[in-house]
Amino acid sequence: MPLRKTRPQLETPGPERRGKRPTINDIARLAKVSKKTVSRVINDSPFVRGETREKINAIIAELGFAPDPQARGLAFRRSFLIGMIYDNTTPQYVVSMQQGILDAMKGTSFELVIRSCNRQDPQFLHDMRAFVERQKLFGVVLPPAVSEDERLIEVLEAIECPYVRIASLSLAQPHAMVVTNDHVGGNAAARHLAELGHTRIAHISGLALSRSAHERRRGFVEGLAAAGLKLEPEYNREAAYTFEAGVEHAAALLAMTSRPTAIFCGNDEMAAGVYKAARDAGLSIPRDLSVIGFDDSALASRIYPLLTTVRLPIHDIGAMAAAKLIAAARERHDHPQKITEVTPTLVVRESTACPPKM
Amino acid sequence: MPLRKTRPQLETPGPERRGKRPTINDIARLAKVSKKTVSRVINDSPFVRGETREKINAIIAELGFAPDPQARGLAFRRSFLIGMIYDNTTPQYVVSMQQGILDAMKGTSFELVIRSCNRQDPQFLHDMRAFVERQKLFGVVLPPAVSEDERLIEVLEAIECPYVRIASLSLAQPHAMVVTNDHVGGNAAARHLAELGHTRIAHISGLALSRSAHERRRGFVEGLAAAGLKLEPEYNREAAYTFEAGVEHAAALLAMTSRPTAIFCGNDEMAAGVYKAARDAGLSIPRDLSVIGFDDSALASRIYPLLTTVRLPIHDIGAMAAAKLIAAARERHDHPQKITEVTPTLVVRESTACPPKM
DNA sequence: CTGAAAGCGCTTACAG
DNA sequence: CTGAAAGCGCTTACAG
Repeated sequence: MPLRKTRPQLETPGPERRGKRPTINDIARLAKVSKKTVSRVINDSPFVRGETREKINAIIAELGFAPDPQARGLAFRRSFLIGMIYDNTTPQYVVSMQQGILDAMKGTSFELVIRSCNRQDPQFLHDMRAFVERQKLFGVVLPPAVSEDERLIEVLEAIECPYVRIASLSLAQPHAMVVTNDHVGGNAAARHLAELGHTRIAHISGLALSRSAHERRRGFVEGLAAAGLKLEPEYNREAAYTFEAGVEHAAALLAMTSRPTAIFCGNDEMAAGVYKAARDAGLSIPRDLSVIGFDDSALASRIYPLLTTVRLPIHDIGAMAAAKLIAAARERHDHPQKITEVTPTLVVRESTACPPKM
Repeated sequence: MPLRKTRPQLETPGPERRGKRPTINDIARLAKVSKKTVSRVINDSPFVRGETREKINAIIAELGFAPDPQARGLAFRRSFLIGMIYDNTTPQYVVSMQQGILDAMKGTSFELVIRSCNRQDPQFLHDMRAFVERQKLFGVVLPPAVSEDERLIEVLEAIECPYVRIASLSLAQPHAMVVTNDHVGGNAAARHLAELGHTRIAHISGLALSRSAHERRRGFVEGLAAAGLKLEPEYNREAAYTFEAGVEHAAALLAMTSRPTAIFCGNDEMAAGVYKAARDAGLSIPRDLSVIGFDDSALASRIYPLLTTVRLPIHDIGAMAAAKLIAAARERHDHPQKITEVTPTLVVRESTACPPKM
């Protein structure tokens, strides 16, 4: 007498027992194949006969089967979660990037799990490591400024977690980078001001410990040089990427005997600060002072006059980063990916004009 | 001769075999208890002797053990992921709420997975169901406007996924709600304008299909009534929560023969639009026109003059919502939670003043 | 208060 | 091209 399995319940009810979601076993039974073969179909293995594959796919579609990501993850020793670790303080930047990542993940079995962080926190590295390791993240997307943290990168390397860094210049292997070429934006800002006829041109950059601040300034200086101009030291200011810093430094610049007729800011927030300082000084934008920002945040189209600024396609950058992570898995490290880069563009609005006649 | 297991590798190396993370088995072996007992300690079961518990906890701490969320989830038939499903278009709202949720989850084993959505999409319900069901979400946080979608709620109920709805009025059982009492903000705005002496007061609300729009207007009308004023039909306008809608409707209002001296807007974006319309009409804020917004977004402190607006503590609301989800699990539905509500406050800045002398 | 067995739903070697 | 066995790291009944 043949040995019978001791699970009579499984034999009676149909594939969808009591409204429960179907499992790989249900599919296998209905397709009269082993669950392993179903697994092969799920994972796009080439070692399945076309006919078999079609039959299985039909049943999968019919039952609306979707493999359990937890079970899959447990067996794979890796989850289907893509992390985004951010310390960027511009809400629109964060939301746009999230959306880009989400759009790139659409139709895949990946999900986006997010974490904000504070690099000053003594727990920072410990927390990030625990997060990534515990969740066995499939990969992480790192926007600036965390993307610049080499300590974090070391941790990720140590636990072998794939990552894509988004930064203003290349910091790593092409497959792990999206380069945003911020210097091109700085360059365009400089040329625009030079073309308008400005010569007394100032720059309020982000703190130079930030790569983006450095790159934006570098491009700006190059652009000025191309027009035969230079950034005078007294016109070159370094500050936090905040509204308040913008107010403060613009106030100082505008109080100079020979004040600048144009200011290029490291971001839009600072530019909004410049607007305030200009009002306080009784100066009109763009008649007395031209201003350029960086980011093209929503703010740029809400303040008056509308801000001329540099736009980076944050949404697309997020999408590209996620796509690289996903592609890396598919290509199995065979095809080392090409470098991915993106170039900012100048958006001319109302805050720039010819310098006032002296 | 006793039967020997055929896994010699496992017998030789110590608990931390080759840098791999320790498992519940390692802890059990070192503590000389069954893995079940370790499991009890992990899950705070009361049925463990204090002494045993301490010994196990010591070993857990020493090895830096953390249970695998995927394995736990698989066995629990439920993940440790909390979802946030949003369709709010204000980046700051989204980011603040995320941060609140993240802060509430700090120190727990939960993670935040996010999804944006479009309620108009025919796939909307299908996608959300697939998302929640497949990930076996521990629970979801629903900010407005998705929080108002009864179809989504039905889906969540059907698949027994806990949720917390954030809305301007109570839409569900207390344990599943954070009520933001938007009407109180509308009321405060009305009183403020009445106190300044305004009588020709207009309102540009969000579309009335949105509960928040309705509640804000309701409170506003009540506040006016308390001051013996009423919202004249021609001063009562309904529009999308956008900058452009603000411009358009304010332009219409300001073109009236008897134009209003004050406008209360459904949100800050619309208020920024009113600023533009006022400039276009050659009117000065607040001298000729007082404006009040709603949200206290970053924009409110960047536009000129600084916007008087109504503030809702979005970060805290997110934290409360997440806390409710987590608490619900702990209390095992025994203690039906009290209602959680939050009240907006008026932030008076520069955009409101006495009406112009006629 | 504690444990041995079975199972969650998948995948990895290892065979054929 | 396909499958039976063992395992991923945990928890749920069920016993004691």
